[in-house]
Amino acid sequence: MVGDVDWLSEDELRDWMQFRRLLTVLPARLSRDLVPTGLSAPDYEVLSTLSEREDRAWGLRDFAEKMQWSRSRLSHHAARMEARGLITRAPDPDDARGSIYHLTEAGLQALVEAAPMHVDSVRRRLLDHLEPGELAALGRLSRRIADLPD
Amino acid sequence: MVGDVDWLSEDELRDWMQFRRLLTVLPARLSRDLVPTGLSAPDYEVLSTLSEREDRAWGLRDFAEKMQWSRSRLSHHAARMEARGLITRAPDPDDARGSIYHLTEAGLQALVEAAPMHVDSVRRRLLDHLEPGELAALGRLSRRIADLPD
DNA sequence: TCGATATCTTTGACATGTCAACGGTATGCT
DNA sequence: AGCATACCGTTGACATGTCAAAGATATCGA
Repeated sequence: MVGDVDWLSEDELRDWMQFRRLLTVLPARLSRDLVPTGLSAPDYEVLSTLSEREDRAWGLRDFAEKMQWSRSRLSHHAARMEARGLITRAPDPDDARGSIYHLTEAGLQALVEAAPMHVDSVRRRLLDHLEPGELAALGRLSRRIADLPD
Repeated sequence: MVGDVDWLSEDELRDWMQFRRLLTVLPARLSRDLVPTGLSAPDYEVLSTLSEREDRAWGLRDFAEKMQWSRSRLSHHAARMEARGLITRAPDPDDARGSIYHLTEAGLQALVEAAPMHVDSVRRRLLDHLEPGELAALGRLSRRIADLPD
């Protein structure tokens, strides 16, 4: 009916559909592989981003921007993670409106335990099945598309 | 800290990070482009899949499998869409446990109106920025990865 | 200094998605 | 026929994500 749009060529449609499937299936698999660690994919992202700072602390605004999350989303998720003891939030001494996010020992611990499994998952689900040059091409292509104006 | 995992080479890490960004950014953009039509991305998927059947009807089980959604997810989403008049659900005459999903006129109408905008969005956000061969390569690669066992 | 305005994080209401369990119905075996 | 079992779609509880608005604080200009 409308599925066989003639605004895309048959080839375009096929390739796009396949890519669209990857877009949904791959993240779902990576997320599922993480379940046994007790961390969700968003949890892992938060912990791993926080851990990149030497002091393991970050203000919400920059933190959200770095993660490309909305501040609201990060605040909500952080509230849940704080309740689980993975991170803490403290008032910013330099700006009373601000909030400093901090990785706890437990959070770091959880991340360290989950990381090898996650890396293995990325390999098994993706990297192992790409030719050397394919990954590089995929990286370049991804950057080009992702860097387009919003 | 843990970000600079040495389980991935520097190149692998960079390319994977770029691809991972595409994985989140592209669907978000396509979804946002759809907002003015009054349909969400999942709405669009449901309508477009339903429309592929000549009779525009489908039992939940096959429907969910075709969409690669869980039956629960589809049932929940369908309930919301039914409330908006986009689809209907009726008991299956051949199997009293079953349920037949049907596209309404309003649903078809909404899809027909949204489709050109969506196709344009896919072009602007992705297709227009790929070399001819790149799309084909991306399609093949996607299929290979997505077809891996779950 | 003081009022308008901007910025910060959080919150509430809601849409979306997952998981486990449910009631109802079909199926297969004796 | 009758019972155990499998399957159907739905539901409830909850995690996740979005949007708009809130309350608190900073900043800028008169």
